[in-house]
Amino acid sequence: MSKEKTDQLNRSIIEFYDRLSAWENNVVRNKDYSLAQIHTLEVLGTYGSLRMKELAEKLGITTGTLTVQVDKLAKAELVERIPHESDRRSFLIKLTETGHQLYLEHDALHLKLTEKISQSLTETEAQTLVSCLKKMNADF
Amino acid sequence: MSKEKTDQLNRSIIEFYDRLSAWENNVVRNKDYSLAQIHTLEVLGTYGSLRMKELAEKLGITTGTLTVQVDKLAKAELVERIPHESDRRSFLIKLTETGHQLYLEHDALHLKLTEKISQSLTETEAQTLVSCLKKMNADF
DNA sequence: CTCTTTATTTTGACAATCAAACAAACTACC
DNA sequence: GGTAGTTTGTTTGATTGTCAAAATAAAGAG
Repeated sequence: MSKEKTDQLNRSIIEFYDRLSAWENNVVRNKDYSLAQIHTLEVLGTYGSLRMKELAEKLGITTGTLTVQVDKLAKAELVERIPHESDRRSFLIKLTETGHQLYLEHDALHLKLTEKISQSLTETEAQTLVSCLKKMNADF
Repeated sequence: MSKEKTDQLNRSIIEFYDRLSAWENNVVRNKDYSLAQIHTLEVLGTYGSLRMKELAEKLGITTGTLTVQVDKLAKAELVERIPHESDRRSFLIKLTETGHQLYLEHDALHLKLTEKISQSLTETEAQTLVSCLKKMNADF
């Protein structure tokens, strides 16, 4: 791909990321749970139960930070620590029923946003977009 | 678009956002400036000089938070407050030469990432992707 | 069995954030 | 003009999020 095209793609990605990021901030403000907490639920909902280390990696934070975050979420009964079956050093962090409910609520907002911003795409464009995103996610 | 396809698109977007977000966190950790600060420079570099309110909106934070952030950036001489020409309540927040330099440095990392994750896209796919992103950015 | 590596927690210090209250400047309407 | 209401940015006080480094505990290697 030409330098110029990559540059254009880069711009568009950054702008898209910025907008999504601002949207997340605003959606979460004045709610009962913070962005960091909702984001944690979001990742758990998306990827399923994860170990501390895996979860921290997906969130881009250290395990130290995550420990206190999970403490809070566990106290609020949104999440529970399940002892790992074969590694006694580890837990699986798992959404509780309530946590999963909250995740679904937040996800519904995402879905509404996705509907809104994809409205002007044609069927084929949307198709290609999904396949591009999947490829990119795989190459991260 | 079918419910199912929108849902698939939603999933892909969320996953893409999560990955990018974790990447940003990791790129910035152990550097001289925090994610919030780099993000501010990034937005200023992308959109040019902005007023406090506009900048806060693009960042998804309140103007109160931004005031202290801009104070720090101004102290580090990455940014300066230019009095607004027609509204004496306002400033334009503008990257200094050093600030712009730092923005370019960070942007280069983004570009490298974009190259990496777009490697397996065909020329046409990339073309469509850019046009999709642009449309979506416009409809946010 | 000892040493090293890995997973998680704890700690102490600092940074980011918000909501609410404020001051200054703008706008619109009489 | 003058005044009432709005907008813009700052300050304040409290809370939350974050990291690096050190501690703990288990797993794995030799």
